[in-house]
Amino acid sequence: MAETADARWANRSSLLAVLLAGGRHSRAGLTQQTGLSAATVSRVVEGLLDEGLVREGAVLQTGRRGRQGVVIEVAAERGVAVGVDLGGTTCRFLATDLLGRSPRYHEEPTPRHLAADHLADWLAERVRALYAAAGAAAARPDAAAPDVLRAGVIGLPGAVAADGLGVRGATNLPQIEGDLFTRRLRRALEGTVAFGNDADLALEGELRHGAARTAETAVMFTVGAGFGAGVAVDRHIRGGPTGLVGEFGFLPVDSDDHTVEELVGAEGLMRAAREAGLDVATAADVFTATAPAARAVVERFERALGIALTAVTIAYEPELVVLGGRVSASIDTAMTTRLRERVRRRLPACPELVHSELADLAGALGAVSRGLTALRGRFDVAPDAAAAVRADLDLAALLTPRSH
Amino acid sequence: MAETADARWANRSSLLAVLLAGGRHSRAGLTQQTGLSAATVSRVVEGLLDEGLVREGAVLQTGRRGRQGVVIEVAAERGVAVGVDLGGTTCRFLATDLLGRSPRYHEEPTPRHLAADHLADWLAERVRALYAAAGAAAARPDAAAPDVLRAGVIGLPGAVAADGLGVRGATNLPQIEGDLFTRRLRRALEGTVAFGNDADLALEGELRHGAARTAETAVMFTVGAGFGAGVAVDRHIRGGPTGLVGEFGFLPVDSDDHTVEELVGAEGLMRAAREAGLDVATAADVFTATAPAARAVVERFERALGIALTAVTIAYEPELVVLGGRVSASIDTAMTTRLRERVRRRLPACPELVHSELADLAGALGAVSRGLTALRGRFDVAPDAAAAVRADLDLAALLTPRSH
DNA sequence: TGAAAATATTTCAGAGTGAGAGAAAATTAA
DNA sequence: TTAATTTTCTCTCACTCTGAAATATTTTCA
Repeated sequence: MAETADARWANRSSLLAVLLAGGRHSRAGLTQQTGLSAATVSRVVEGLLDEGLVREGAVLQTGRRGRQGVVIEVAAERGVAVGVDLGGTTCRFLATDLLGRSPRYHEEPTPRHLAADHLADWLAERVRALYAAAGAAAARPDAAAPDVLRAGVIGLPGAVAADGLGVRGATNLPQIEGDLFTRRLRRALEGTVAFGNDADLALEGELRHGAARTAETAVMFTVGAGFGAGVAVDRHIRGGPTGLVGEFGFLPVDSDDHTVEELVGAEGLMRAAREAGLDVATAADVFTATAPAARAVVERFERALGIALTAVTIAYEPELVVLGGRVSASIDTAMTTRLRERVRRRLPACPELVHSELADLAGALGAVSRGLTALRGRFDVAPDAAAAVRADLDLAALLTPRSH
Repeated sequence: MAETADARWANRSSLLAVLLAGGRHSRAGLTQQTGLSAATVSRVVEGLLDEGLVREGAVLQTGRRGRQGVVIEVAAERGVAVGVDLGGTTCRFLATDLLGRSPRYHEEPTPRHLAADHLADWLAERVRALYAAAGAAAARPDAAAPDVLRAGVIGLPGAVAADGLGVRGATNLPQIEGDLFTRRLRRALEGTVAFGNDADLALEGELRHGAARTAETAVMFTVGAGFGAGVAVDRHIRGGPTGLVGEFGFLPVDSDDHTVEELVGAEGLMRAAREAGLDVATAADVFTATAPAARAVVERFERALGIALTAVTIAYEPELVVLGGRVSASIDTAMTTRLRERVRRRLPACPELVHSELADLAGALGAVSRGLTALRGRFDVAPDAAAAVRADLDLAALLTPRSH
């Protein structure tokens, strides 16, 4: 199988991975970064210049004596990635170029009354607008418009099967069940289109740019209306054949067959509070209420969360469990300490418990990250070389000027 | 990084992987198997002949017209793997050559009264004897004795940390806790020495040669005195940093914080039976007893096992859960059917439930398989090429003449 | 006995790498 | 101002390795 041409491909791939990671390097710098010889770097860069994937930029001012290196920079406008977090109430869009720069963020209420086909069209229209905007911004007057690769990744509030199309368990947005919505969207958009579970993509975001950026194995609990979990093993998100992996909300916690979801999700929590005769408007109120009945509800919440934490510790022994979702704000340090004690009473080890760093942006960030991964693949970067690119977004540029 | 010499290495590696998989191939056959050109195969084989790793065997009688190919066969005597399943009561040894042939099986009672150092010496002595026997059997009178690579893999009734030395939770054989036993054994034996959890290695055996041979993701429940589980994701056994992964015995199943182990393991089962006033001698008797009290104990057993099954389905969504261990014989088809119904009531998917095919040999088989993997690595076969070798033992030769 | 067919080896052009020489460009110093 | 020095980049060359094709060898079939 191994021809000598494979060597060239491997070298191009590792060089491109370094370039896509975002630093400013001259050819000499690339020689150091890749471990290739100067001659090879020169030749491979020449090839990339011919492809138009890369261009010579400014001269690198080092201040040292000797000839100055010329910066080799990726033609970032050759790729656009759009990440979408399609929630039950809000839909978030994030677009970046191939280098994860020039972020454009946009959010609006999800038109949840629309049927599958119209919802897909609504979404496709907005993604297309972002593709166009990114293209216009990146257009360089001096060159004829080159091919632009596009990747869109859409996070959905439901389980996505291993085929990437079948959706199941989308109780918050039932019209996207099945593959009608996903297929229509895939047809409506050019370029790569992929779907993922929203909790999985939120974890992807935290894994690349947030609380889990240094973890090898991590779990993210999303405590919102319901309870979901994303699972990353060796920095790869796992979903399973039908997307069931991580749905610890289904786990029974007592002899009456109550599940984690019934005791931990906001809906279950509110119902329990009402049944206990409490007068609360939001899930957060249950945690701040002082009535003994409220304490009992919270105690059951804590117990169920402890069982979920025990289960994931046994299942994956992650370094880290990230807490995200609306309700997670009500989980204070005292409770995380108690939760960890609960686990340690049963098990010889317990993961760290931390809050999400990216909050409601985690999903869109994870989606766009995954889109960038797809783009790298389209540009023939080997997956293992691409995996070395840990942070692929210019996060600072994004988080400051967030246009609501 | 990629020099042109890497191509040669990759080709040698994939060719060796085909040869180690065990078929009888001429150079022409290898050309087909590897996709390499005839010239390359000839050259690489020449190199392997020089190394003494391979030799020309008989002429391949095809019956077709044309020149006959010469069989290229691995010099199987260049490597010996010994797998050990060190149980609380019985210690099983299995030795094979580099091709997984000429199996030698041996078992004797574990001298469980010996302290760590003496137990290590006792074990080392037996492994050395098997190394020697394999060497003697393979010695070819026509050649000077070449270097023989040795690999020993020892399965232990406890969790093995990611460093491969620290042992924890070995309640059945407490003297092997810590790293005294493992370090001494490693010093005492030449060649590679590795340790693994016995449940993990049993799964490794089933994964390569038994019930899980076609599964990508599988779990094995070992129901013996206690309850343990091995986990294989994408055909790789996962243990976690401290070896905790899969210890679903720790999972709580009811509001009284009873654990799966307490309700499912033989010890817990017997205690529950005695507390219920039942007169039973073995765990199997509990299942055959007709008294209502016995039925209740079995009912709780089934419920706890159902929760463990639910948990692993959520955690990994495996195709298959293999049942092994002494008590698993008491789990009949009616019960597995009920267990799967239980899970399906809660979850949208449920793995197959099957009994171990290798029974009490699974652990030793898994250990020797892992030893063979280590040997392949020592002979510079790339891990991904080696992974293509699914069945690496001559199982038929082994299972028939099992010398007790 | 000769033709056909299959296996293995040899030859040769092509593709790719790295070391090192050489050209170009910048700083430093006389 | 000019030469020396240093750094970047390119070019040349020797080397490795591959695959295609030609060749030699061995076997079956007519």
